[in-house]
Amino acid sequence: MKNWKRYTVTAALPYANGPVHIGHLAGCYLPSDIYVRYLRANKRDVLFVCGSDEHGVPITIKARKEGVSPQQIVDKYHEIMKQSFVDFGISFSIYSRTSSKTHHETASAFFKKMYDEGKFIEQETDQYYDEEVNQFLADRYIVGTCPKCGNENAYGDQCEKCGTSLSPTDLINPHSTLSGAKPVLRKTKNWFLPLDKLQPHIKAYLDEHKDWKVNVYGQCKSWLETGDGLQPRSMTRDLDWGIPVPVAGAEGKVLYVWFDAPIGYISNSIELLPNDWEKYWKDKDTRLIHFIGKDNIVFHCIIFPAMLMEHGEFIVADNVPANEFLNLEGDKISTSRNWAVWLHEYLEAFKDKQDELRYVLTSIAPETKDSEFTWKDYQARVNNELVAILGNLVNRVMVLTDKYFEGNVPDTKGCDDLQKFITEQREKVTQSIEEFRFREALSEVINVARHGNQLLSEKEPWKLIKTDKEQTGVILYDCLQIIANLGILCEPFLPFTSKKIFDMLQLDATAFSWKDIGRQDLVPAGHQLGKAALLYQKVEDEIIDAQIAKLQQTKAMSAPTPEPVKAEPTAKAEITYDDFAKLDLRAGTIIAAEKVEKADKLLKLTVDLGSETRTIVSGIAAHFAPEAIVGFQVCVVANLASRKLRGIESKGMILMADTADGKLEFVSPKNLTANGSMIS
RNA sequence: GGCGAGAUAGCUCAGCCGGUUAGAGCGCAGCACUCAUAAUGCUGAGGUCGGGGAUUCGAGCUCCCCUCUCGCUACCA
Repeated sequence: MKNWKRYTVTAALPYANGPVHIGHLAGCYLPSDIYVRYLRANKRDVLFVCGSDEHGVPITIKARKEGVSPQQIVDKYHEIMKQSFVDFGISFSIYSRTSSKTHHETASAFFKKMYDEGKFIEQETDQYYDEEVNQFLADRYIVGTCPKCGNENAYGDQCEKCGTSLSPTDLINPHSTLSGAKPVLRKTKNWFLPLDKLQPHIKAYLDEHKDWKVNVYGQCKSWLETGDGLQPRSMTRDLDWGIPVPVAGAEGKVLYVWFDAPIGYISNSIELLPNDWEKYWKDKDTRLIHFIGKDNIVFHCIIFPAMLMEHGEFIVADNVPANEFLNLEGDKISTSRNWAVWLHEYLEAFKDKQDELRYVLTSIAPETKDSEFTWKDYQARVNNELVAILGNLVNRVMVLTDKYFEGNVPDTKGCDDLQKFITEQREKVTQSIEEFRFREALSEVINVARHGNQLLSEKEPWKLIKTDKEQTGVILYDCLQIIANLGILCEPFLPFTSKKIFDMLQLDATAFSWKDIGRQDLVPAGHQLGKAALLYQKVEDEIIDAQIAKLQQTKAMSAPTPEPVKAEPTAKAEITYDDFAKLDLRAGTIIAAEKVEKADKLLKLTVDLGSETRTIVSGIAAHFAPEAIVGFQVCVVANLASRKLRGIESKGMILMADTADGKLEFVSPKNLTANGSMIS
């Protein structure tokens, strides 16, 4: 194993369009914080960087919706997020933001250097454009009806109701959110990172890191091996919120948010250490580690490394321990649906109970697969593990020592068996943390407390005191050493608990490091202890019920959203009679239907139009079984330009009507008419 | 459709290179104890390892087929 001189640890930059929730904490910030605290306990040189990610389209949309500027949005959430991290003891060396001056300069210079060295390809592409406000539209600025679930407010890239990924062309009745106009395609110039050409480098890079977590390595391989492999990716966007592209002729364009955001790790390092940052980013003996959620894998394992390699001056990540997702009470966590436990709200209901949440989230962290947070489970883990095992051990030892020895550490020595045991536990925890298995590490910490309880049950000092005070002292001495050792051992996971333990023992926490774990003289003989105080309180049913009720209320409020009330389909622009007259609408009967191979949503229909039969491919497979629609008479747009779909030529279109419940229905003549009859 | 990950006890999850009786915690049952926040300790019951087939002396693990869940990605009125 390489002997690293220092560590640069990054935690994914949270997007500044909402507060931080338990999913963020479990997926990224707790693991990184545990790791960093562990490194610091080992006296390693470590820089822990994070900050708000404040550019990109969703923020501009949110700003528009709330009638404020994007800057106001990010200012608001930056403060909330920053405070949550402070409150939960996430020990960043710096938490800054991508709207900072330093970041603008850094990202701009980064791009400029690559541009000057010809690392980008200039390319014209067709983008959607809003002719009324004279602006290109990102996918998110285009709204229409989701073809899958009928949600009339689906975005051009995704329907948030049913989660389907979309492209703007998928939407029924697409319109610009800026003006309501129908978007048109227009040419625009952007700069692309030729990932296709860089693929060999990326592949070589990944090949050196087959030890990465299976979910991470597998995902990367999938990007390289799917289809034609990596594709060029645009690093600029037509948008007015972000970092201007520092190139002549690029007015009105900004850096792609995924280009600028990871550079934020570097910018924030510069902000903290203006004169000393380079060794954390350019020295081969620095170990760079990115903690992220699984949605960020491609950016941190492929695109950002590609950027760094092409730029040429920087080291790339040695590991990217991405977690999967945390679900909440049976559902995906969602900021927009308000299905989340927000950190700032948690602290209102559970004042000073940061470690309780840190404990539970670490215990159930989605390290290898998606996992689930439920309030009942939270209660059980806090009460049965934290309170009963750890809190109770500390309390009973303190009380016994106070009772039998007036709160003085008995004058004796510890036993070798105990030293051996704790040292072994330290090694287990160490190894688990080094391998990013924090769940396992934490459970070994608890096992130390468990061992203390076993010791007490076995030796029964409350009986022994009646006959042998000296031996009683030995037992309590050992238990006190266990507690002190736990103080160091639990610090990465439960920093607030650790502090309480050291306060109670009247010891200076900073005097100890990781290698002291195992020592039998952490609390010296004769030392006066502080007052016993409970580390944790039991969580009562009422508190939990209130939290569950709160979530149920959220669900009840968001459930009737398929309200077709205000679901007035947005009116399209007015057309003249001549426009209408251009349509050749005819009645036709479906005489055959079959599923199109290798396409989930397509049906190949054969339609009898009287004078001829047509093949029409229609994306309705999700709504109808092929055999069920044969014989239906439908309304056909007969003069629509033909188009190839999945290799089948489609000549015409079937008119469909959205129903109130989000399904589709054929528009049919009420009474059967001759196939081929005009409809007008 | 392609790709990736997953499915193991009632619940949450381990299970390294295929090797004897598949593990842990919680929950449940019983016993012990009373210093402790009715906390702790000990013991026990609970599993066709998603389904089917193959390779092997031997498969939770390898190979093939299938089902379901999550994610990425493609096609789509």
